[in-house]
Amino acid sequence: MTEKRASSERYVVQAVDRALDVLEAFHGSEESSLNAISKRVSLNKSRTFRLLCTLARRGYVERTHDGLGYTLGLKLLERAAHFRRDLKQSAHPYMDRLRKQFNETVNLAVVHNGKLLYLNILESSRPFRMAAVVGRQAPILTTSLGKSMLAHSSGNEFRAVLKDLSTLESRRLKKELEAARDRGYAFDHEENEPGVACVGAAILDDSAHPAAALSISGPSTRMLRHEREMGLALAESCREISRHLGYSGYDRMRDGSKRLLKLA
Amino acid sequence: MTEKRASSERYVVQAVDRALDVLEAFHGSEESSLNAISKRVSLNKSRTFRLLCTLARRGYVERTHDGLGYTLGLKLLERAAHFRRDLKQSAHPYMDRLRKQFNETVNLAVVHNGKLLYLNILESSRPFRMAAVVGRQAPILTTSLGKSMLAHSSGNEFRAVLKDLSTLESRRLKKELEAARDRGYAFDHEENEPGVACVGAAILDDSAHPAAALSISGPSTRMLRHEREMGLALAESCREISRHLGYSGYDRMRDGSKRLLKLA
DNA sequence: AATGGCGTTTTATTCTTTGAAACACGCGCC
DNA sequence: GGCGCGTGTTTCAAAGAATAAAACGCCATT
Repeated sequence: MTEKRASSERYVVQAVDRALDVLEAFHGSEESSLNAISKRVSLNKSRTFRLLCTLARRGYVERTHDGLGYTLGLKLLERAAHFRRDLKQSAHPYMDRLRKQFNETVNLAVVHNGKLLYLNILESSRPFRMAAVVGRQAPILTTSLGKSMLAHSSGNEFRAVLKDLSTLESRRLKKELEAARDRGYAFDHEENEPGVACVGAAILDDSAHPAAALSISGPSTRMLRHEREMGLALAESCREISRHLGYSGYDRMRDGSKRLLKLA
Repeated sequence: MTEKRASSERYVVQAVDRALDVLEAFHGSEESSLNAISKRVSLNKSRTFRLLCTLARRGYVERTHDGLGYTLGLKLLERAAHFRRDLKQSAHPYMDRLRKQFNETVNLAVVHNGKLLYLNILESSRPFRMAAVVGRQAPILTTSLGKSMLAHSSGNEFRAVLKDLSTLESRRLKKELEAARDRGYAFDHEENEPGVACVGAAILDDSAHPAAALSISGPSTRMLRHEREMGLALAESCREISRHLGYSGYDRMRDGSKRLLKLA
């Protein structure tokens, strides 16, 4: 097993890799004993013990008060708060305004590993509403978030997502995305969740690459009435967030940059 | 140096400890180059490189698309979501109801390392409102969250917090906490933030230990009018959350358990 | 063409990491 | 009381993983 695979495998330091195993051996928020963890990660007891000590000293795991168990530590929260902090901060006021304006759930997401990842969610105050969870993943193709970003993606990224679709489907999707791009926002009509509709728009970076997306989601019955209004508000918010993030604007997008989606 | 605790320095595995250094070398959400990180953690370039590779393969850091930088990875989010998950989930519906009822910001927090740690926050939809951040820390003594928990703490924990207060202050605080305990909720009248008032109640575990706390926070002008109403709603919610978490109830608290706060 | 910046790769040496077994402690059971 | 089994902790010599330094390739800038 000592072959030289992708350049990365040869450079992993084992102790760290095992430590991450340990860190990931915690599910939910239950506490586990040393032996349990040791068994779960298939490591020697003393080895596990040392790794746990190391992680515990840094706050990534914690010992329970009685000292007979370990749980995840708060250091993780602290670190996670830094993930895309600028984006979350910049987007927050706009998300807030959107939620207030329509009183529906507002979502911020990025694409990661070919999946959509929810970064922040401001929930509607209505009893019947969308209630997703930060950190959750969702498919790109069936969400307004994903589609709005895809509509601004490069040809390569676009094709990568499309390659496992039938000709018919991909043709339909191309048309939909073209329309979304021209319009400035995308839809999801109960494709992801029955009864739930979404409107989404992309936040673009300097080179017109989609960096993130904003969406409003809620029960179809309420959403359909305001789709256009929401779409315009979303697109406008995204433009401002983009500017707020230091991106020079959407000018480059119109001058035919090669980064632009080629639907040909 | 010569501590015998399990957390002793003798059991940390160095490679892991350095890896954590690397992980913590990321501030905000900016991307850093290998050299920059290497310098920041005072480690050899190749060592840093390997640690980064290891972390990157697991998703704890990510390479930027152009390959010239590293950022924090989403795995952190994923892991952090597990931290106190049961508590967050159990509390959410109650928090949601409270926010809807009063339309003020509702907070969930725990005590950690002698500090208050915000676990979840549902914001008011009003333009003028409290807007804290998950993961943020705050002092115990000046928040309704902290005080509500302290009011139910054991004598030891209580004294630990009080020990650096003047006699006069600690006497006043004792009285305040006694009142809070009898009442079931605590106040913060602009002690932490000027213009901001809070009402908080504690979630108790099986042995009447405070496990977490809920609070409502907002501009004094609005808050003062509804303090009592809010306090009662909070206390009731906390009782139910406690039950929902599988805690048998508050009975043991009244039978004079030694865990009870002794103000004598 | 030369320079300096970057990330990557190689190597021999070293010192960390490691497994196994023993230790200490508490608990329930005969 | 002694036994067995359950924890978490400690030790120590052996093994091999982690390491520093220097070389490499690559791309800008000059």
